[in-house]
Amino acid sequence: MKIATWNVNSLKVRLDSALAWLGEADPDVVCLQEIKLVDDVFPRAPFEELGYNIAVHGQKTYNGVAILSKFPLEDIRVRLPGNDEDDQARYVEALIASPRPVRVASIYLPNGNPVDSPKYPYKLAWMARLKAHAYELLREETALVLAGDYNVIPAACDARNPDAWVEDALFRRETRLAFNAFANLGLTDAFRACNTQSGQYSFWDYQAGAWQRDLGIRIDHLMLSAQAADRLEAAGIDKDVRGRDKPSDHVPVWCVLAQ
DNA sequence: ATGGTTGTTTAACAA
Repeated sequence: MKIATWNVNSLKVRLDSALAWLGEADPDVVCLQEIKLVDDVFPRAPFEELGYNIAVHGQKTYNGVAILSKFPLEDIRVRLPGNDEDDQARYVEALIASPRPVRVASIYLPNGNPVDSPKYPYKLAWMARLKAHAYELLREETALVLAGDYNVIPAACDARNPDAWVEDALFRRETRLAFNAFANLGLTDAFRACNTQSGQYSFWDYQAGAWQRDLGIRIDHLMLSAQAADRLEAAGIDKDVRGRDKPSDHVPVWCVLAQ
């Protein structure tokens, strides 16, 4: 089973690109972030024609997440527990009802910049809620894939120029410690587990020629429970997508689980 | 380089 995650940065703008990539990559499950549209206008038909079922938690203008799956979607839940006042559409999970079921979440973790604004404590609080929810999900002791745009650079090897990011909300000490605390629940970074080379990124800023200069960072992750990691066969990044016409600033990241 | 670009929406804001 191939599971992918991709921050499309507006599904309206990226619809044709997304359909083209789906046709080539042929994933069984796709977690989308920053769809930037409400549920009612989600372009269901073209994805359904490719054989996908859809779970969506949309929002106007900002955020918005979805899961596409060639297997039936069951037990769909939206919103990350822990703060009923939080209206930002950043979380949807579902049980992928395949012969060997997998619970999958599509996550759009807050960016958190600038760090001296309320956005940074919101990010850290969101990470604490994610850790608490992951702890509950892991108690099921089943295959679990928490995939999405984490807005976290896990280590210096995940940035071309780590010095430029040390005070940034994506890489500062507090962020890395919070991410480590989450991962230390027992989650495996699928890409890290399958690839030893540094210099492999999932995001290049639109600004200042970041793509042309390969000033990338790796911030889109598939985090696997032990039961999922034991089935891990491959993982990769579809880097070439960044060089196409009208690209998202993120590219798809994927893993393959046995069956 | 207190810059640069893209998307939503149409003057900022988010990333």
